[in-house]
Amino acid sequence: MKIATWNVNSLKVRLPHLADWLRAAQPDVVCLQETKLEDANFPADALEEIGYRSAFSGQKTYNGVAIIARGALAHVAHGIPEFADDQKRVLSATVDGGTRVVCAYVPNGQSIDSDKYRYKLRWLAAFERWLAAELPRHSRLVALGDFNIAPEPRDVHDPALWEGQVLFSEPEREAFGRLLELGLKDGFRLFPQPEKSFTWWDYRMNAFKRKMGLRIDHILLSPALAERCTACTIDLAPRARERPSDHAPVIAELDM
DNA sequence: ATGGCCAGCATCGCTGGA
Repeated sequence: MKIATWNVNSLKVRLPHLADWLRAAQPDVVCLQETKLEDANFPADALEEIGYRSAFSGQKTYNGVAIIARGALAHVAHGIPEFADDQKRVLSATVDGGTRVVCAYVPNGQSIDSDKYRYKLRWLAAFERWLAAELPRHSRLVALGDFNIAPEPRDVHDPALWEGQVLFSEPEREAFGRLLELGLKDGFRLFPQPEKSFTWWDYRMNAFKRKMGLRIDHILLSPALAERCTACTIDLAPRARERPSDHAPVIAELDM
């Protein structure tokens, strides 16, 4: 099974990119973030035509998550229980007869002195508490999405420049570390990877061509799924296209 | 040295992203 995550930065604009990428990469399950579409406008029919069923949770202008899959999506659940939030950032579903998929769009945080940053840390604490409860219930669990956190210096093109900034501040990295302490494994780091492996590049400054990026999109695997993971890669092809999303998809292959 | 892009919503400028 191939499972992927991709922040598309507007599914309305990126639907042709997504359709092309689905044909090229042949994933079985894809988690999408920043769809920026109300549910009434979600392109479920277009995706159905190319072989994918959809579950989605969107809102106007901001946020929005979706899970698309070749097979059935069961037990679809919205949000983080016990964390009241109008922002559409979390969607869960069971695929492939028993793999629990948690699609997450972690708040950006804007800057470390902002209310949005405090919201990000509160959100991450609630997310951690919830996953701690979910893991014993689902031995095969994968939490994937745009985490808006670069976990380590090697995940940042210029760690000195980014030190203390939002996306790479110590409290955020500690919050990410606590997710790993639950037993989740960073799928990408299960394997040797090229240096300067990133998933997001600023639209400005020719950042993509200059390899000035961050690795902030992640696939976190429960121990049972980590054992079955045979590869995890970042696909740079969509980011190199005209009018790309600023994020690249990350894809994990699971032997099941 | 600075800031440089993009999407959406609603104009002819703003918010938010990361």
